[in-house]
Amino acid sequence: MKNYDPAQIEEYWQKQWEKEDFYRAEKDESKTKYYVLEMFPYPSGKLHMGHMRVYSIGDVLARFLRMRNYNVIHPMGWDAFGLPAENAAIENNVNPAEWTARNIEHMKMQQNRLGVSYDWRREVNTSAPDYYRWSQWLFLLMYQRDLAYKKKANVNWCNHCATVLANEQVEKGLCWRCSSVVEPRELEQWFLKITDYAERLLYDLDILEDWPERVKIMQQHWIGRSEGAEIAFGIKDFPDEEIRTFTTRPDTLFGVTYMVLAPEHPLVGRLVEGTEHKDEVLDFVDRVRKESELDRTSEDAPKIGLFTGRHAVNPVNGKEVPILVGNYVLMAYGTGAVMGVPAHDQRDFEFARKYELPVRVVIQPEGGDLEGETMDEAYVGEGVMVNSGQFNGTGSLEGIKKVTEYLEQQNQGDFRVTYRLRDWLISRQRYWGAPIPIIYCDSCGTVPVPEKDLPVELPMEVELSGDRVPGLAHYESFIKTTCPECGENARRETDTMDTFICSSWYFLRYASPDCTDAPFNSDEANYWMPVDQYIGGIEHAVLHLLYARFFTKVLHDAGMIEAEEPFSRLLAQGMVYKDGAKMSKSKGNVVSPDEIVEQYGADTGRLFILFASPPEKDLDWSDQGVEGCHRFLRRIWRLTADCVEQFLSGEGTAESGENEAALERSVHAAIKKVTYDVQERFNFNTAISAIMELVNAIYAYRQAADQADHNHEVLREALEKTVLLLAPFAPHLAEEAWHQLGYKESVHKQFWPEYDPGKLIENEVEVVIQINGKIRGRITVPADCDQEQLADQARNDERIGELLAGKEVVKVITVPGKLVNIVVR
RNA sequence: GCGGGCGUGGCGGAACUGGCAGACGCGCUGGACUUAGGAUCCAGUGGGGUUACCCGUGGAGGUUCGACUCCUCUCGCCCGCACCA
Repeated sequence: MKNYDPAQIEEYWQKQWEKEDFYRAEKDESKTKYYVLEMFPYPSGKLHMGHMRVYSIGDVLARFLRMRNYNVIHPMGWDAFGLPAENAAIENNVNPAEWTARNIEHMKMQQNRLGVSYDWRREVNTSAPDYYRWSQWLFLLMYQRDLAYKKKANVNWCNHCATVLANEQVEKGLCWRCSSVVEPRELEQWFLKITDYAERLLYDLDILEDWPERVKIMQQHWIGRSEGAEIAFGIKDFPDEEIRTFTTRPDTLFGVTYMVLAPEHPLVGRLVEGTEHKDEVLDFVDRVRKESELDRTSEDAPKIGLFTGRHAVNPVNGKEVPILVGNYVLMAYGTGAVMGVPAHDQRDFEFARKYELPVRVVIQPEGGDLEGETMDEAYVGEGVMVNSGQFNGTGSLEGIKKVTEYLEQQNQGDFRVTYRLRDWLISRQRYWGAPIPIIYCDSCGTVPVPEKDLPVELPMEVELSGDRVPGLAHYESFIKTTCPECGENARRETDTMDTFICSSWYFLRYASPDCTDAPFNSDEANYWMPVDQYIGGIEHAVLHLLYARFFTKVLHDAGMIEAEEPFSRLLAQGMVYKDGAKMSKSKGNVVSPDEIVEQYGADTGRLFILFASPPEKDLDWSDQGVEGCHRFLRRIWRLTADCVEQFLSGEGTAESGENEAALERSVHAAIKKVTYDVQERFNFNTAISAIMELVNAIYAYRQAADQADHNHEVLREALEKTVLLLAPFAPHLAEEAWHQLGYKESVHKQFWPEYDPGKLIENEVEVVIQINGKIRGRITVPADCDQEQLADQARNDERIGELLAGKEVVKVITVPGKLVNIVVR
């Protein structure tokens, strides 16, 4: 056996595995299925360390579970639509499809070089017509189910990306991709009614026991459920109009001293008409509407309110209060109108003080004597209703119910639940995406493309001369079509779909990637789904993970899939850092998977990445740490080589003594620990350290005696178990070593070793003796020594006796096999 | 501000339901083998102290025979949301 040459053995075994179609997954009712999935990548060009990390984690699981006799599906594919392809197309004067295809080819090669065990027959590519045909089909399903609609709305526009964005894709007022300031724009766009599923998306989070708490909380917050009431205020001089407002505190209704409307509120124009405030207000409205979300919602943006000259009428007491227009009121939340209760809402309080609006206390805390004039902050807690007519004396919690019920009787309001979640804007004014399958006909209106005409294909001749790839509106040949209903000339929708649509169902397509009569075969999907373990970055906590849940629920409702949730367990892997910073070109601290594979081999890279940190935590890249892992693999390599030679020589003994028992103990302890760490805890770092300890124990055993005194049977057993335990982590080296040990069949087709509890039993154990909790000695006792004997032995210890002299023993605590604590005074 | 997480050697990180703090690896020190070694093997390695001693898991308290682990307060860092009525 030569020196460890990863380049050679890795390439050899990868070819071998491919030839034998090792990782092919087939439906098999006799086995328990297990779906391991890593978030599929955007084919940006090449893999980075984040990719290597997520694939390493997934592959360990997949290989481990196969050895545990699960029927494992482990697929991979490409989230291939998206803006970078268009930018690259202009830069390199190449069609986005071509650019994407080249990247996929390259990245796939890189993945294979990492030795990841994918079933490539299931590969999907969201930009392929036979995939996006079904993305379009699913859009039409949504349309049929009244979940897709077009509306004119004030939407988020990113000038730099030249497209609109969904709410989830705006971070702090900036575009999630390019960080440009997002502007409001009034456009007619397609939406998916995810809000119809708000309640279920929220409550079903409870089912997801194996999701990280922080992800669930982020989704919970994003969905933002509030219980309260919708209340109708009358308008003085406008008997046919009313202002509807949402509040979580109807118990404070008597404390309303003003109303504020969002600048976009449809009534604003009519209200100011004919008042002296008209010009000023409309001017203000205009100005605010042009502001970016960032400016408008930033913390230091001052709250501005302008009187409209009109008054609203409080439905419970007939009081007239001024109506204002305010920049801080959002049209998109609730009804776009807020009732101002300064005494019991901090924002209203500040606003009221600024504009010298009255503060009217209607909730008194127990024993409190709040007064509107002297308060310096709002009282938002519970209390008793005061100044509230017939409700005086009612507790505030009860008041919420009572007041709303009263309003219901008066036909002035009702109980209402409001969500922060807004509908999902899916139109994109870009070329490289799945065209929205809709046709506009002058006589028939909006007509969905019939299923038989799918896919609506992208024009392949792309114009690359400008500074960006033109959207579909640019291609006359694409737009011109005939109405499927009346046959007259008609126009196609020219927007494409948000790429998050394509990634909202890809995990279902893997079940039957070649299915031609549906997005997926329900039998296959019902066998494999849900994904048992999903692995990916935390950046998708709300975006992808919420959308995919939504799609799954819609498909469930359509009777296409049994699962109501797509991902049973979720692992949000940490980031890869180096020198305390995220790896980035600008910082010059990038280490590429390619370099590592070239210099040390894939096994070393995988091992390091798994060993350096538990998967969900951030990982600090260390070149020296990589060296260490490489050294460890070489150590195993040499050990295998030496032992194989030794076994062939035949020299050895059949005798088994204390050394052999100790080695066996190490073997079984390692099996136990590695199994537990991988299966129950997902702590691969400690699993690997357990394998290292085992290797150290084998070295120690070989060191302890002359070669002639080695028990070959025990030694071989130890080595073989080591190789089996290592197989998921360093698949190539393990495979090579397994064959060196004389086996013909792959190590990856072996069963995972079981440990024998009997082999873990020790005859004697070391027990710590404490006096008042401080360690004062150690004794070795028989493992089955009972507590009384243990205590006696501890007190009989010479050193302990000395220390106890003249002291009164108050109590003796014994923990079998661990310690004795003697409490003295 | 609200919500979540994290603070352990020179470094990455261990310590399962309270029971030997620092597993494993890196780095460092010494030794062996060597013409040589940045290869390999062996030993040592939390801090202080010449001894069978003391101190030590961000800090201060508490519960307990016993606390990295549980409780209270506090400091520092990271992430998410942020006028949501």
